[in-house]
Amino acid sequence: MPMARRPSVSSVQIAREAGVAQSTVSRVLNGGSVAPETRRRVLEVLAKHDYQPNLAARSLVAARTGLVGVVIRDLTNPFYPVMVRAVEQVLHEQGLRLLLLSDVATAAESLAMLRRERVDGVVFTSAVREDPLAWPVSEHGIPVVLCHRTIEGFPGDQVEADNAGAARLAADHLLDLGHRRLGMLCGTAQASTAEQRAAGFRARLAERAPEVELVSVQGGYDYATSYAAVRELLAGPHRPSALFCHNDVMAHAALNAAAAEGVDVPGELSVVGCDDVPTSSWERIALTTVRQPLARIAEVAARLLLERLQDPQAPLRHEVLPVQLVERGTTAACRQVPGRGAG
Amino acid sequence: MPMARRPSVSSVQIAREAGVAQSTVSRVLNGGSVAPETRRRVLEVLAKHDYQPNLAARSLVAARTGLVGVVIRDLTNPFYPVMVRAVEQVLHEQGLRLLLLSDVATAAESLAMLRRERVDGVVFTSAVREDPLAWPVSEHGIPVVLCHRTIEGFPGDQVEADNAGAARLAADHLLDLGHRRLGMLCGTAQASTAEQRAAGFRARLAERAPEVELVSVQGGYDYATSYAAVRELLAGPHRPSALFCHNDVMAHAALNAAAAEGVDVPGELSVVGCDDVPTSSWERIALTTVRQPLARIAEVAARLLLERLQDPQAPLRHEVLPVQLVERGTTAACRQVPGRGAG
DNA sequence: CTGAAAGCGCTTACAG
DNA sequence: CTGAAAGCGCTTACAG
Repeated sequence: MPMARRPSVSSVQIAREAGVAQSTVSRVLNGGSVAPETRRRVLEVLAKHDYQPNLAARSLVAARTGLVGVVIRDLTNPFYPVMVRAVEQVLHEQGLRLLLLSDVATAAESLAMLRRERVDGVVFTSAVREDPLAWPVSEHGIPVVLCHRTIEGFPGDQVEADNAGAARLAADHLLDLGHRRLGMLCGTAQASTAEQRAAGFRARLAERAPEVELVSVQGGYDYATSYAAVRELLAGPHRPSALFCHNDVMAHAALNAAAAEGVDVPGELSVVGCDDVPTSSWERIALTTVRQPLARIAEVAARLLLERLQDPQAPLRHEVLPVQLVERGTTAACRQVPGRGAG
Repeated sequence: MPMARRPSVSSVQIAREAGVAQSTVSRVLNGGSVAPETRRRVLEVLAKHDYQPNLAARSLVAARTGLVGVVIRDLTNPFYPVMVRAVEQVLHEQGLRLLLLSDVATAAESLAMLRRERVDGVVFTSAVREDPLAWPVSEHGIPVVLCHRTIEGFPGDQVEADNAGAARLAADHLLDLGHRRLGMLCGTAQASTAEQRAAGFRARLAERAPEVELVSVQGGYDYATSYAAVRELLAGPHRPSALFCHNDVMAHAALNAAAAEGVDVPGELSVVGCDDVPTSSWERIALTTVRQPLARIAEVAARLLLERLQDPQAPLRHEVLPVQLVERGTTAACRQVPGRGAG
């Protein structure tokens, strides 16, 4: 038999036991001015009962709830834990709480929940251009920070990595290795990361090697989709000698698809990812990738939100964080004669 | 400039606009008896304002908050998302909300938070025998469900996989392949899963092949610890021909450690895991493992909690779910002559 | 079926 | 420095 529910003590009971008014208890709790002796007595009773204030009551009367919504759509992407931890850490230091919104609920349901909870603000990690949740949330006057993926003209603070720069690094790396038949595995169409990485990659190719062939396939930032797409690509007539993937999850899918098709990496195919999630450094994976400062991006996002709550009228901020190429085992010099035409 | 905060409408405003008492609004919201015409009128005003009740106010007056704590210590283990999703799904269907507790906070801080939030119940996924959080939470009269890891004699409902059975399947598989020098990479000492898997493995060996050598090393359910331990084991004088790992994360670490040491898997070393997380089926990993019904375990846990909230006095339940061996590429017949003595 | 009232546990002016 | 009081937005008996 489980234990019987034990009722919580309220500040009224604390006050009675300490022989003071309830408002005095509230004052010692929230740092109002209280005589040392009174404070001591109240603290004693507080400690005796291990008093914990009822957050619902506090939220009801205060203007704020101390709750911050964090929207993470794809829980299966391994950079998710990295981001959540970083955000959680910052919020936790400030005594704020985190309400996690995943894709279990629809956008409408999530909006309703954020409003019912009266969250003080929301951090989005996976917004798309016409985001069905970010826009309505903002229109309801709830402060929004876009983290990792951004939206031009959005009325909220934003942080992201230098995605175009990341794509340029990837392009340079593959070009330097002599690859001239390239493939690009693209992320979700409306995601800024995918758009910037695609544009950056294309721009760099046009700049350095306008003659290269580039075949783009859609992977939707999703393992299963990417896996199928890459198998098809590798089995088809336009097999590239190198593949730039818009994130690591898709790169992992590509690696596994190559294994399934009997295509040797990096012997017959070079693969570059983007993110550098923990899995990518595994010996069995050893993915060459462009590292984003994932934890840092999330941390900055949390801080931007905190500052926004302090000063709602401050001008909008937009931070862009640097990236860096991490060479590992999935890329190598092109073995075929450089030039046009598929093998 | 972000949008200005838009104040929420309250049920009092709705009542005024609909020309009824506030309690009537409350009744149409919560399904009390209301005349059809009155109801229609109220619903109209509700819809017009897209009214969302203030959950803090509701929690304050109702006996329950609708909040369920979910404790997940190791966010980096990839079965975490699988479990969270399953729990979230069930809670969401019932209109309950999830408060995620990770390891960012200490046990004391987590306890305080659960109490301040007045959660209706808590699901633990990573309890240990003398758990610093599960016991205090239960002693405070908050219903607890132990999910995945269990504690004998704990006053709460429990769900787990057949861990001893899992270990027996692993032992049989390795024994059938002719392995006689075995290694076991163990999980956290106080975790039921590690204890049961260790005991089950040992029992099965004693039963079928009392002559086998078994060397146990501690991996603490942690990638980094396991990686270092396995490298040391493989480089040392007692290298086993097969390794049973208490979970997949440790098995992945073992695979990568083997790669780092130049030990061929499965040629020189067979590896069996336990869990079957998504990563394990990747071609690059192809881990032979014992599958636990991860989502099912979490789902049952959520349901047990819901039933407990319905009937706090019902007798405690303890569910054990079946497991299954999944043979992939990391195990093979032992190439060395079976017998004693290291190579 | 419906309204007036009490009360959940707090914070915040407002007096003294 | 401290107490009495109002009020946050709801639900729940209690009358009619």
